[in-house]
Amino acid sequence: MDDQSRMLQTLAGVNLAGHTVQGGMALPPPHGHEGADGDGRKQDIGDILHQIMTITDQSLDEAQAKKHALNCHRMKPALFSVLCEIKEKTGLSIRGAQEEDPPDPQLMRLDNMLLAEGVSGPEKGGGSAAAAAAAAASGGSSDNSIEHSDYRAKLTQIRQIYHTELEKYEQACNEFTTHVMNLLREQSRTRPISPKEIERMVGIIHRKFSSIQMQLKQSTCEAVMILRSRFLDARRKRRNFSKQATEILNEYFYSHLSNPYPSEEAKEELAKKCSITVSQGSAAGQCFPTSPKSRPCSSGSWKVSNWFGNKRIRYKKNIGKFQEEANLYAAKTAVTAAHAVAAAVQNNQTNSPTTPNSGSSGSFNLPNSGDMFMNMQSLNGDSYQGSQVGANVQSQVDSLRHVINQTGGYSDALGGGSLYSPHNLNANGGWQDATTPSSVTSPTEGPGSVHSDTSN
DNA sequence: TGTAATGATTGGGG
DNA sequence: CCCCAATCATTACA
Repeated sequence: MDDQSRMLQTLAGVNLAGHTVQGGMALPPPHGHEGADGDGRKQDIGDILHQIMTITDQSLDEAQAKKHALNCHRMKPALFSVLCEIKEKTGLSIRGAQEEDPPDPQLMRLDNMLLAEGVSGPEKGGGSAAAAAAAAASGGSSDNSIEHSDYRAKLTQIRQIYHTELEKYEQACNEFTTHVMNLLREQSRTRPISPKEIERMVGIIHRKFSSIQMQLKQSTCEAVMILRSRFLDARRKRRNFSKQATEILNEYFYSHLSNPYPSEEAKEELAKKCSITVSQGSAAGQCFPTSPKSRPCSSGSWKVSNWFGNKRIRYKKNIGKFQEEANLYAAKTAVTAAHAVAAAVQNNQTNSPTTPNSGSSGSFNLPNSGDMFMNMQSLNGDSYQGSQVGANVQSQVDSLRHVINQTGGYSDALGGGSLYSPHNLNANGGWQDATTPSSVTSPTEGPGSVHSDTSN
């Protein structure tokens, strides 16, 4: 290849620079002569030109013969030098030489992705990163390894196909380049070809082939994505959350019953607490590519959203059914809250006389007293009309005690449906806005919104 | 094996 | 974009 191009360069270079062609047979330029001889030469040139123009219409053998004849024609060197002159004047040989194509961003994307998926990277990786991440997703369940190896096998297959195809393309590209260079070399006998032209031609060929390669890469990427989505689809098989996770979620739900809409941060935190990530416990940080709605990546917060969505709707639909659960979690929260209150009281007594009434302020981790009251209302049917905003520590302690007492014998109180009309739900069936933005959960409330005291 | 529970998806609405 | 409501699909359990 190198030798070839060098050879071509010298060939073309000599042709261009010196007008010295094929054994120094350069003829004087045609325009230098006139008279009787002139007409004959004109005739000659016209003849040659005609032959050149029609050469492509002929059969290969015929053309070869013609070519040979042309090459041996006495006018050929003269024509050649004329062509050289023309070329020099028009600057054709330089044109386009400086075309430097910048790296295609799309190609880079594809390359990166193939690398990330382990298709184009080092052999050993083999997509294990992606597969392992996805595998870790299902928390090491038994069927996991099967899926995992299946995924790996398929990925290896894709990888192999990709590499053989790539090799094929490269080989074809090289072959074609050589072929074109041979052609050019051949042509350089009849017309001046500069090294830059050859370079340019090679560049064009490479660009063409790399665009084909890009298609290959693209389809490989697609294949990987399909495989991946199927793989994830398979592990999207529903798995119930762990008991602990459900507990945490329930605690949050029932303690925020007046406004059970956790903020994005709260969801994230809940997901973290519950070890819920995509695919339940994965650290993969992947999105579901097949998910119709683009879910947030990198955590299972959207699973938390699902859970809350389901919970809200099911709670609303059948509050009675959930009452037991509500009581249970109310009591649970109450206990933890009581601890907090106790601590708060102590804190209050010993530290500062200021009233800690802002729910989420300072060290008073009183989880959503407002919600607690709501719960209590639904517990026993009577209503605590006391100001939720101004609830002081003592009243909370009382209320909590009340709740705890109630939870002992909830079952009788839970019969009638109307009795349990949700105080938190408005006439339209929706959750009414929190009446006390400061005490009731607001989406933007502080870090205390997710109970740090929930058992986990 | 039937059924309830439950996580996920979908389509529509604001 | 988030939520609701309905529904699907899978899992848990009697």
